[in-house]
Amino acid sequence: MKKVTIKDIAHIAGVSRGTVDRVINGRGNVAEEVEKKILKIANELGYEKNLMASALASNKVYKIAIVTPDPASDIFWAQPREGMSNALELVRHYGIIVEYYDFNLFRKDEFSMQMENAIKSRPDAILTAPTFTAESLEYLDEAEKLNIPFITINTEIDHPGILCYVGQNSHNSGYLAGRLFHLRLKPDDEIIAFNLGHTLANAQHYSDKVDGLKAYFHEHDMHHNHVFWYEFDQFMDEDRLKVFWEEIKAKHPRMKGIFFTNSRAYRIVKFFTEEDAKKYEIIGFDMIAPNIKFIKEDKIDFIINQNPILQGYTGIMNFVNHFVLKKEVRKTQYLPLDIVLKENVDFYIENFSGNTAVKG
Amino acid sequence: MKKVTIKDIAHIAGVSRGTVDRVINGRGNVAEEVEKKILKIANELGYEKNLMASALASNKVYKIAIVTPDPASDIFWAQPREGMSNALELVRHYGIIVEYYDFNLFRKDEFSMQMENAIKSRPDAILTAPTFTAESLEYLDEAEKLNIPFITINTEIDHPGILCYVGQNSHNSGYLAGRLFHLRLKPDDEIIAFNLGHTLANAQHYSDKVDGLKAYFHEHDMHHNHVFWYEFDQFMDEDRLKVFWEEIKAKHPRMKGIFFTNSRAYRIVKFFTEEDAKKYEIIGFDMIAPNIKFIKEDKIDFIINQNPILQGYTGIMNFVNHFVLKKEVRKTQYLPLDIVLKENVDFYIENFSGNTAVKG
DNA sequence: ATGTAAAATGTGCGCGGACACAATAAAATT
DNA sequence: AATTTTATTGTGTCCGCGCACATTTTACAT
Repeated sequence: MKKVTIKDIAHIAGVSRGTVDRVINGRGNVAEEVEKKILKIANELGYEKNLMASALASNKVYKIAIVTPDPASDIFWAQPREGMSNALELVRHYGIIVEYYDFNLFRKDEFSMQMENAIKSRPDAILTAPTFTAESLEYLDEAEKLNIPFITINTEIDHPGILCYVGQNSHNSGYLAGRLFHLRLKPDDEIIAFNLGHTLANAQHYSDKVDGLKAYFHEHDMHHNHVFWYEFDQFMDEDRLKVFWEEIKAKHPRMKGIFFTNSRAYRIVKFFTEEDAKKYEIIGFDMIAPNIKFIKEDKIDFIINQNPILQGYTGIMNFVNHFVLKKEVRKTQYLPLDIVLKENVDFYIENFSGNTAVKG
Repeated sequence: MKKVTIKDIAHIAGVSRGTVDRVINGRGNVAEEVEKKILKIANELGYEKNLMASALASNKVYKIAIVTPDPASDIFWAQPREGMSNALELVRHYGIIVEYYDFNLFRKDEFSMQMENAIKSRPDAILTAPTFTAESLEYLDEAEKLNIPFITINTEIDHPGILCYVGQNSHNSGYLAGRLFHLRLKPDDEIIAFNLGHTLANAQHYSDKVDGLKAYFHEHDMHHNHVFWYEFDQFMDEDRLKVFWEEIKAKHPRMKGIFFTNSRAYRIVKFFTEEDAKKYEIIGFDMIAPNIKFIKEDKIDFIINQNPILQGYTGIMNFVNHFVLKKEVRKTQYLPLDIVLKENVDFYIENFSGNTAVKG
């Protein structure tokens, strides 16, 4: 049961370590029949390369360039970062290093700049949240030529240069929201979907969610529950946002359910009166601090958790699996749609996922 | 930015590698002032031991003895096992091996036997599901003398020899069930809690869940929603179980919510008529195949997922963190209470957690 | 001062593999 | 057949650390 080494194989095959090494690592320059013999022996003995020794000897470092929004520009992005750190602590001994290229979530130019920097650094892979679809596709083209694969999280786009995507299925998360509303709504109750987002950013993502919501209503014959969709990109401006909210409220007296397509539920919920809080069913995304606060105060009813920490964690682990462990990696990896409410919110805060649960 | 090695430190401190080695690994026999100097230098340089080289040189293997129920005796236990395998693939190169000591979930004697075998094998730690509380405590005493820590999953018990617990908080999972019922019940609807379990096994676990449920009702003034609790240990006998179910059904015409304290909801749900399925709100635990089937057929409404795969995964990772990475490990690690319903069940099946999401 | 035990420090080798280079065998050229 | 060229195989060293053992220094007793 002792582990098999290259030396063992060399000995049995009657060749030197070097030759076995050439075969194992496909370096060529080995006579065909010898190669076959060695492969056969290695196979029979169940040879497995000792990754420790390999990493040590080769001194190779794998570099991941991480191009994600600066948490300072949008707090949500602190969580994927956390997941990445957790993963790294576990696997950095395999010789993995990362370089962060942060960009302001609302600045396309910064994204482009950082993406260029990232590519310029010639990493083994780029881990990114391709918030700006069109630009991302361009850089994907460029990186593909240089043979740099992309690992994408949070926003799903399609391109052959993408090694894998880790995140939620937007349509289904909206569909799930539909179900949650269904639990609580009466016929004729109206639903308002709010998209508090910058027009710059990828809208597909958000409209998919609303489509999913509508799909649920449609499939369940909830024709009397009308769904209205409003976009508002001045959400940073509190006064305007408040005016906007009051207008909607006045305009929709039958409004009952409110669906926020992203993490910014709290920006409107903060305007709620006591009556508002009682009256409306609120569903939003992401467990960022202000949302957590409101869910504990019963002002937000459900949060669909995108599991951002796991997104980051899994992103890194995908890299390790692909590059270090040479395992196949699933191209599309939809994370669970976690339903968070007041009664289980603490456990989603306390424990994240993957090895974070293990953190000291 | 080059990594610091023992040699670098030795050079700067003007001593040999051996001395530095002694200090770093606390092997003693070093003059006090020299030790201080070396520590200071190591600290300033940010020395970090190269785990690859260390593992390679020491040739040390860490052995974990895993004492969990045989999946053949209860299918639930296939999932923690899966999580363990996933974790192992990732970290086995650190020199970690496992030995499995399976026992039949319903046989205390097998548990004892396997626990003895496990201890006899002198592992570095034992990873176990301490289903039989009293016995577990005995073996914990024994193992503590031998300095073998326990990593526990799924069932929470208390003992100083326990390194950590990974699993759910039973009381809170019942409390959450209360909330889910609350979403759907009307005043005067009755709740029946079923405990289909062997009297052998640890009942505390289950009664905590029912207590949690009641606590929720109590705190929300749902005094008219009575909760009845029935135990039945002959659940393997279909005929008897059916009779039992019919009796309850006849006895409780106002029964509306049904709470199964463990994974065996499917055993009763299979008896449901179409009317039953429509009438009752069913909440159970664990995403095992038959339950998944029923949730897809709308016969089970909610499953609270214990995240067994993550339990296994985290169990192993705790070991790695403690023994290999020397990181502190949290003693109690409550996993999230995942709410699973028809609309998100697929994502809990497809992706498990941790690195399983990464599997090819 | 001398010998000896104890404390402190230094050195060499190996873990399993990567890689550069040396060495040999086979094929091609003149 | 002698000489190159090319294909194939073998060898030495290092990666960073752990550990056994050798060596040196210091403390202590006689």
